[in-house]
Amino acid sequence: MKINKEPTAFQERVYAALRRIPRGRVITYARLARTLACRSPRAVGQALRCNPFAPSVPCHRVISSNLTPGGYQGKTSGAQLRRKLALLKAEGVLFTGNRLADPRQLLGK
DNA sequence: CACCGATGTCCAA
DNA sequence: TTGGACATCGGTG
Repeated sequence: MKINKEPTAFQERVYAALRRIPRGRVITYARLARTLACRSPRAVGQALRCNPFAPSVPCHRVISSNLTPGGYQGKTSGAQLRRKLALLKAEGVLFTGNRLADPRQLLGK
């Protein structure tokens, strides 16, 4: 695992979609997967997991459809996840406990 | 070819 | 409402 040599076509697609996300806005794995014409949010998460361009790629702007932060750097919780919340917070996206404070900031609406 | 992985959705208790 | 299992797509071994 952990191959950050050259991103595949699919990963490029995921990174491109993330780049089109404006600051102060977030998207869910399912929504992003849908944008990629995919039905598996896991495939999208896997691409972000490798994220050879982190943090150049705003992978921290991707959250779970259930309004949960999801994960960061391959971890669903811990200091890494905390950093993700801090990045979103710096963009104006606040999290209440373990849930998104304002789901209205979600893209795809 | 087989198993794992930042999820999602459905069913059962 | 909470917990568990299955489904789906791609990547890596």
